Formats: sequence, structure tokens, C-alpha cells
Amino acid sequence: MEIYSTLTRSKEDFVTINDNRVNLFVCGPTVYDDAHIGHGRTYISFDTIKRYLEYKGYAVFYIQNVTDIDDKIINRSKESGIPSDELARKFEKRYREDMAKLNVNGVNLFARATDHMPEIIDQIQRLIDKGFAYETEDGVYFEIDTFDEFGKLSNRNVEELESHREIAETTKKNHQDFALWKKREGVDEPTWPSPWGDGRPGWHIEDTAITEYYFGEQYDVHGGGLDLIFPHHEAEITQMEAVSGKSPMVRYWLHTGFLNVNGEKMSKSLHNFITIRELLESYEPDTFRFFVLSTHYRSPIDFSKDSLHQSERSLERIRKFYEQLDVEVGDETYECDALAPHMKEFFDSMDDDFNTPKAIAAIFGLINDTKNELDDLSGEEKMAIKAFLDDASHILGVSFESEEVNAGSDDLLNLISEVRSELRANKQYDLSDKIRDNLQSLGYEIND
RNA sequence: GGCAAGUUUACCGAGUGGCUAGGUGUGUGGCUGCAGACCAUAAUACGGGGGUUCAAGUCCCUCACUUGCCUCCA
Repeated sequence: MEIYSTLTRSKEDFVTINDNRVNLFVCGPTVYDDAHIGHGRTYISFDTIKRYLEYKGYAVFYIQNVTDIDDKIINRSKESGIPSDELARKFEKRYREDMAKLNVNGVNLFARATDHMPEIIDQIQRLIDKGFAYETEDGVYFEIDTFDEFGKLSNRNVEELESHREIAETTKKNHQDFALWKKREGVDEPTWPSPWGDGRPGWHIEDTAITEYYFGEQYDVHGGGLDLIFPHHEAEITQMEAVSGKSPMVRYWLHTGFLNVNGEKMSKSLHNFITIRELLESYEPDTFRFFVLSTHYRSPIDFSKDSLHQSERSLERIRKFYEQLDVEVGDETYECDALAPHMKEFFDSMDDDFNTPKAIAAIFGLINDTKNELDDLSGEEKMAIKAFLDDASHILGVSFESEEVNAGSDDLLNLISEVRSELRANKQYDLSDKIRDNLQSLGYEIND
């Protein structure tokens, strides 16, 4: 299996640190508002990656941090009058509800920043002790001049960055030095005691404190959105490798591409901000999930109603095919010659940096190859196909079961259907068509 | 200005030098009273210009354009 890592900008063989164990960390949300469909894209991608690793036999431990203390939360708290901890809990809860609806359920541990203050403070103290960080009157900062490799993930160097220096902030030695600890500024903000006085942690330190605590100094995979490469992930590498003296902190850096809306970046000022909740008012979660997986996780993806509709139709085709496999699958393994090449393509594609669009194409290849010969296949062959589709469905996290609208189960619908049949027999098509149209607008489909 | 990712047929979207990606949409035919669904079938490609090669969407150079990051951001 090969995985593309941002650090080396190339695909590399996937080799874990400890046998079949994979320690996976993904940057979670800052919980100050509802999650949007861009978050959805990212977390669906990593959920699918985790599902696939588990399918391959790895024991994956997936941690996501929850940033529940941050400027944005404090500001929102002041605006709304809701205490910041209450606000953070509320949106964390809503975030997890949204994820559950999208069938994103692979996270083993949600680690809140505020639950890891001792680890955060301890890591900062060690950075100071080792001479990588210094205290000023308003906080504790990492001194990037002490760490030569700052910039290796994002391909930047300090000199270039300095050309963008704005008005110097007085307490920092260097403009690029980033905060590890921010000292209290006012009375109405949440603080924690520390050796440097009351205050709160900087944004980057929570992640390395959490991963060091649960995974140790080095681990396998770190993921997040493309926009986190700089400065966030760069700072993480800097902190962790400085404190541990070991490199690399992470073997594989995975970054998801952005989700744009109608070709534009999603932003509040453009009024094209779509939350997961809003989306799910109009679309099935599986449709969105299938839409996301129809593009490679690293590529940008353009969200539009038209694209979502295409995904809806594509998924329908798979479901119709699946419905025709009128067999029950047991625990045995089954053989089917017609399936083999498509199954191979599916798994080869997934092995190639989780190429879900290609894997999905393999499913369609299977459908096109076998849809007309299903009656000629043996029960065992059909079971093989069904077992494969069940696996694929589970890996992708998208159900291939049709939404059951069973006319036969409902007496009233049966009656209407019978009346319509009589009308058709009598060639009263205007009336029968009216019934059909009305039933369709109610969400019922008629197959004559 | 620096860094990064892109530019594939109507649209979405894979493509690891030579063999049909796939989907959606559209056309045509079949089935239908009609429509849908379904079945069959067809068409439309690799941003421009150079180069390497027996052979390039795929490698190299160059130009153009798009997007993102460089400040919080999934």
C-alpha cells in the first residue's frame, strides 16, 4: 500500500512503527459554530481511510482533538453571553451529531484541549528548559531560530517569511515566533494556572501535548485540511521534534483538499456557507458521502447541486444492481470469475493512496460486466459479488441498500395502484397519469 | 513576490509511455398508450508551443490561465 505524504511530496510505501498498529491523529474542529460541508469533506475522507486501514487488518487508534479554548470561542462567548465552556460543549455536541449522521464514526477518542492542561504545561516547560522557548510579559513563545528545520513541511524558509514582517510585536524576539502560552489579558476570560501565571495555551501546543501523551514522541499518520499545513502543522513538527530530539514526529502527513462552492471558496462574506445541518435538510447523508468519495481526497472538490444530483443518480445505479442480488451471504468465502478483475481493481485503487474515485469506477465496471448475465450466475457467484459489495459499502461508509418504498406493504397504496391499473386497462390515461404524477411528487415510484 | 496544487470530451472525474476508466447528461434504437425505469448503441478529450521516444494525456522545457496558502480557517 502506498500513501502520499505532504512532507516528501511523494507516495511512499506504508510501513507502520509497531506491526499492525496505526496511530492516527487528525486535527478536529474549533467548536464555536456548526460544522460546514468542508469539515464534512475532510472528516468523511479520514473516516474512510480509517475504515480501509481496518479492513486491511490494522488496529487503528484514531484521535481527534477538540479545540475548546481559543480566541474565536471567547469572542463568540462575549457576543452571545453564553459562558465559553458551555458554548464549546454545545457545539462539540452538535458536531458529533453531524458526524454521526454522515456515518463518520471512526474516531476512538475525542481529546479536548482543556482536559489536557497538565500535559500542555509540561511540554511547554520542557521546551523552556531545553532552550527552545522563552517567557515574556504577555506569554511564552517558541523561538524558531533555535530550530533549523522550521519550514520543512510547507517548504518555506525563515528569510522569505520575514519579508512579510509587519509592525513588530514588542514582546517577541522574532515575528515568526509563535505562542505556546498566552497570559491573561482581561478578567472575563477563562484561564488556567501555570508556572507563568494564569492564562491559556496557544493553538499549536494542544495537539502535540495530546499526541505525545497518547502516542508518544513519534507516530504514524497525521491528517488535516490543506490549510493547516502552515503554520499549524509546521509548528507541531517544530514543537515536538524540538522537545523529543527525534525525527520524524510523524511518518505520513495527509492533507485533504478544499471544498469549494460553485467554484468559489466557501466563506461567510460570500454568503455561500453551507452547514452540514442545512445540507442534510435536502439531501441524504449517503449522497453527500458518495459525492465526497467521487473525488480523490487530496483534490479540490467543487460543490454544486448539479454535482450532488449526479452522485445521487450514480448511487442509485449501484443500489439497483445490489437489489438484484437475491442471495444471502454467509461467513464463507465465495469465488466468482467475473468478479475477480473488478475486485482486484477496487483494492488496488484503494491501496494506491486511497483512490476512491477509481475504486468506485471498479464497482461500475463490475456492474456493467455482470448486470445482464446475473441469471446465468450460480448462487455462489452471486454471493461472492454481494459479499464484495458489502465490503465495499462498509469501506466507503455508504449503504448500498435501497431506501425501501414497498408499495405492496401498504394497503392504501395497493388499492390506489389497483385502481390505476384498471384505468390503464380502460385506456383512461389522463387519470392514470395524474395518479402517477401525484404519487411521484409524494416520493413514490411506479414501475410498470 | 514566495510556496503549493491544478488545466482531460456537454458536466463531474480517474489515468503509474503503448491496451474502452467510470458516472451524469445528450443522441439513436428497443420496451412502453405515454413518460420514467430498464436494455442496446453512439458521439464529443487531453490549455498553447517546443522537445525526448518506434510510441506521450502520461517524461523534459517553456508560455498562458485557474485555485489555494503565505493572518484564524477542514
